[in-house]
Amino acid sequence: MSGSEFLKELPCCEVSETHPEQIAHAKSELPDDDTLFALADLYKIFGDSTRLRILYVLFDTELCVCDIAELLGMTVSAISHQLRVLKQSRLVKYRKSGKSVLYSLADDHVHTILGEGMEHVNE
Amino acid sequence: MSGSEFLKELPCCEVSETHPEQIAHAKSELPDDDTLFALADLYKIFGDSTRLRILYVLFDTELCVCDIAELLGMTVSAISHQLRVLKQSRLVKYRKSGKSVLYSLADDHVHTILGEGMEHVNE
DNA sequence: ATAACACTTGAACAAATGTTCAAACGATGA
DNA sequence: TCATCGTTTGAACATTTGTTCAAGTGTTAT
Repeated sequence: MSGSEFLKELPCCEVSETHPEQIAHAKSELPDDDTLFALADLYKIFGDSTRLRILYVLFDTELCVCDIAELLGMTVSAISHQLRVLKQSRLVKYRKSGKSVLYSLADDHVHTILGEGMEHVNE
Repeated sequence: MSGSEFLKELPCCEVSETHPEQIAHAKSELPDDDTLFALADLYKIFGDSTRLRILYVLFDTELCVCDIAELLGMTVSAISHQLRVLKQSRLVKYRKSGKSVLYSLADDHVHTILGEGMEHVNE
């Protein structure tokens, strides 16, 4: 509480309840910037309901672009734009079959992440 | 492959590799809209590197607003705005202590979600 | 009461985002 | 070859988003 000398170089607050060691420790928990941005970018992908719906209809089914568009009641173009984003993040994979392009989930990680979030929402 | 009659009312593609049952199944995997939007909103929170950094410095430490601002090299105002978002999503909790407001993570769910994402990024 | 401090808030701005539209592509079949 | 189908792409647009700035709140100390 008292303005002791050893607190005089604290970050900003002149009187702090938190100890300097705690602040140093908090800093040590920070991942490096590259990891941080990669992580934010990954979550950004899931942070859009259209992309989330695409991932769910692909949960255990392989579908072509226009099927997804029809299922979600959106234009083929809008879906294609979003599939591009999902493709770039390696969350979906695709294979060509005749005139169509069939999309599916890239790996089990996607299932896991979707499940985790769902738990938090349903509490 | 052939344009059999039972395929004539397919969503959009005239010839589809995917069977109608698959499409119906895909539809059944779709959560209801409320859940979907709640889930997207949750991920949206994690989809910003500033909020992510705040969550990480709070990983197992209780900190006041200006400490966080100093740690992240940002203005107190910017941090306060983001803490408001995190508060509304029930990802952080706070308690008042003297002139300060001490923030900390709301529950273990946050740790779990952050860990999951980290795994995907580091593969 | 007054001043200083920690924090919050609202408006304004720039930057990023999602959808639409129109045009293009590549593969298939006539 | 030509037309068609399924898909992709780029530019334009409206919307959303994060930060800044300035003003405000409420608590503490003099």
